[in-house]
Amino acid sequence: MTDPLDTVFAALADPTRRTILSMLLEDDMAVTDVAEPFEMSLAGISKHLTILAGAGLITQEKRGRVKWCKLEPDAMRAASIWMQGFGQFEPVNLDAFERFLEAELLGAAADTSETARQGD
Amino acid sequence: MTDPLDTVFAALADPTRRTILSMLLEDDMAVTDVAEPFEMSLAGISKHLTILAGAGLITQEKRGRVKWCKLEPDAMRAASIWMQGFGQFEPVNLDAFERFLEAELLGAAADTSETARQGD
DNA sequence: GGCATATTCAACCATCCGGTTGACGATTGG
DNA sequence: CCAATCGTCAACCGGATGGTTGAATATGCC
Repeated sequence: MTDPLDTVFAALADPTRRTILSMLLEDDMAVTDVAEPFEMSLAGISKHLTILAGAGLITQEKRGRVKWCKLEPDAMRAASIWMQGFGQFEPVNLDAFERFLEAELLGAAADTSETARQGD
Repeated sequence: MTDPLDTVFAALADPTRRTILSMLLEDDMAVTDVAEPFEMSLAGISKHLTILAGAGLITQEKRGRVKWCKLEPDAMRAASIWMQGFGQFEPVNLDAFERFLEAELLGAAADTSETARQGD
């Protein structure tokens, strides 16, 4: 279990934890707020956050009685790089994502009424 | 619970399985040959291979009494793409990222020739 | 001080996971 | 045909995981 890849991949293997990471993409959050959308006890979420922190995927900073959770994408980058070693499949890249965003922004400027789908 | 990302990340979380994948980068291998460098029973390796196959990371084809294991790097693709979404967090979060995934997965079959790649 | 809020700790539980061993089915080949 | 090889199955084991509850610890507020 010494290899950081072990803990990172193990942390990512749980859907609750992946959802938490997605939530933290938008903003830093307090533990209670992270737990709110889940049908799970606060202690359960707290454990998940500990695991994410142990993998380095988030950091937690206590200010007052509130502990703020912050995404740390660098930890994931190491794992991502490892996976790309297997990549005969590289075509998908940050490059591509950037181009996609640019294209989307251009499209959105022409059509601002259609983009408001936020399901899932 | 049956999210493919679950099984892929879980499969990658074990160092033995990651080593096996690395071995299969070079060539397809029989189960016995995969097991040879490990200090582990053949049955143990067989279980790991079953897990890798369950995640779609390898396929196994039986020819005669020998079962050949073949790397399937495409299975890692979705996970890699998922992770790369965290590489850069921005106001354009999951919503755009999800659309990117859809577009990318749709386009992937038709477009494997145009994209540049570096490294390796 | 005293109470509410935020978070973790501790104990406990069911289940999964990684590993072993031994028996077994299938295939090859002398 | 018989024996060796390839691989999985089945049962078992210890330990990790994901979850719960209830008590405990900080901190903030009136």
